[in-house]
Amino acid sequence: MEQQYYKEYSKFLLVTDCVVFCFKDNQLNVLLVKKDSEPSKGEWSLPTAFVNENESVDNTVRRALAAKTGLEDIFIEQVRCFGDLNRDPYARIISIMYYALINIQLYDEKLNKRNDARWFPVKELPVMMYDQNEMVEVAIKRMRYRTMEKPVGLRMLPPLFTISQLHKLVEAIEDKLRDKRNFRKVVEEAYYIEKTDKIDKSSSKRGAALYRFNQRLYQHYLKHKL
Amino acid sequence: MEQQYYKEYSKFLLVTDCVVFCFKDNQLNVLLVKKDSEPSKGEWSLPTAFVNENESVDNTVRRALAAKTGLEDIFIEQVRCFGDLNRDPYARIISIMYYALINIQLYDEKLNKRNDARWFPVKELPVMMYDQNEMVEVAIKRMRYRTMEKPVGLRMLPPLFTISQLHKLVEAIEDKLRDKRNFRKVVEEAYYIEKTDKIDKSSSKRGAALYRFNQRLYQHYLKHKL
DNA sequence: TCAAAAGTGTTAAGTTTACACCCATGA
DNA sequence: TCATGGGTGTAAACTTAACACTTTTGA
Repeated sequence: MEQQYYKEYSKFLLVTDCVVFCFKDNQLNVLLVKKDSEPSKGEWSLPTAFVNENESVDNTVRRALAAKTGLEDIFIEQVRCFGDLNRDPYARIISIMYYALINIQLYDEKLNKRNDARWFPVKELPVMMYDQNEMVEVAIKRMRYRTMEKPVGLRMLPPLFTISQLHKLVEAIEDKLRDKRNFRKVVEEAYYIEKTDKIDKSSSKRGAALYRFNQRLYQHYLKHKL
Repeated sequence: MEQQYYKEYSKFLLVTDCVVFCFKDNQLNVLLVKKDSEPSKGEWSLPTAFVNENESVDNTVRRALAAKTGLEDIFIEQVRCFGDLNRDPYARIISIMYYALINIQLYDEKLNKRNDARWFPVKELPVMMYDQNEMVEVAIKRMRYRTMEKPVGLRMLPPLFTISQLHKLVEAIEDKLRDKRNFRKVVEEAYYIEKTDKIDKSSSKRGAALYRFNQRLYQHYLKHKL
C-alpha cells in the first residue's frame, strides 16, 4: 500500500529529544549526556534517540529514558517538533521534543559515570548540540504552564513530601518567590493533597508533616471542580 | 555525512495537517477538503501536505495553505506531532499538526468549488480521515489558550472591526457567553486596540465604532506590561 | 414610531497579596 | 538555651462578575 500510493514522497530521519527535569538542591535540573558517537562526539546533549520503524514516537522517548535513567513509567509530554532545514548540520533530521519529570530519589547516581551523564541546574546549562538550548527554553515554558494547570510537578517530589519541599519546588518552577503563609493556604485548599500522620525529621529538629497526592480525590476534583 | 553516520536508521514519511479556523456566522469554522486521490478518496480531510526533501516543516504548511486558500502570510502555530503506529491505516506516516487563523473576507469562496472544499462550523464537523477529529479538538484547545494569552484571535477579523464583532468572536472561541459591559471594559483597557473615527453601518442602523489592532502599541505593551 | 444593535457605571463577591510572630526540638 | 525550620490569621488591594436602561436611526 505504501509502495502503491506514497512512493513519490521523501522520507526523513526522525529523532526524539527529551528534556528530563528533576528537582535537586532547590533548583530545577536537566539531565545531559556526553555524546559517545560521531558526529558531535563529546558534546553535551539532551537524551536523544532515533525513531525505529515499528515504534511510536512516544515509545522512542520512553526507550531513550529507560536507557539513560533506568526508569520506566516516567511522566512525559510532547512539546513540539523542530523541523527546520539546517538544525542539524550533518543531515536533515527532524526532532520531536519532549520533556519528562522524574523524582531524583529514583535515579541511581552511578548512572552518571556509566552514561557520561550529569544533572545541570537549568540556570547553568552548557552550550549544547544544535538547537538544544532553545529546546530547553521551550520545554521550561511548557512545563511551567502545565504544572500551574495540573499537579504534575509532584512527580519531581517523593510520594511523601513536606509543604516546604513543595514550596521550594514551585518557586524553582515559577522562578519567583512565594509567600509562605499564602502558599500553605493554597496547598491546604487543594484537597487532593492530603496530610498523612507521618513526620519528616530529616530537614528540621521540630519535624514537618508529610503530605501525599491522592489520585482518587484528584479525579473527583476534576469531575466536579470542587 | 548522512550516509556516513546515519544510514542504519529508519526514515519516515512526514505530513503536515492544518486546522484552518475562520470566524463566520458568529461561529468558529474549519476548512475541510475532499480528498482527490487514493487512498481515502472522497473523504473529508484537513488540508494536508507531504514534507519535501528541502523544505522546512513550517514551509510545508504554508505551501498547503497557499494551495487551498490562495493566501500567504497566514498566522500558523504548530501544535504537535501525531506519531502513533496505526494512525494512518495505509502506511506509517508521521503527521505534524498546525492550526491557522484566517480572515474569511480574504478567502475567495470560488475556491470551494475548485478545491472541493467547505467551511464547517466546529460544532458540526463530519467524520474525517483517521485521527483528524482528535486533531481538531487538540487544535481548538491550543488556539483557545493562545488567543486568551495573546491577541492573535484578531486575525480572524477584518483590520477594522466593531466591539460587537470581537465580542462574538471571543464568545465563539471560549464557547461561553460574556457580559457585554464587562467585555467592552476589557477592550477599552487593552490599549493596543484603538478606536478609529470610522463607523460601521452594515450591522445596525445606529452604526458602531470601528477599532483596530495597533501592533506598535502592542509591542510597547509587551515590553512594559502596561 | 418602533425594532434592533450600540453604548454606558456601579456595587458586590471573590481572589490575591502583604505582613510578623510563636512553636518544637536536637545539638 | 538557642538556632533552625515549621506552623499560624487577618486585613487591604485588586480583580471579576452581576446587573438594566438609554441612544440612535433606517425602515
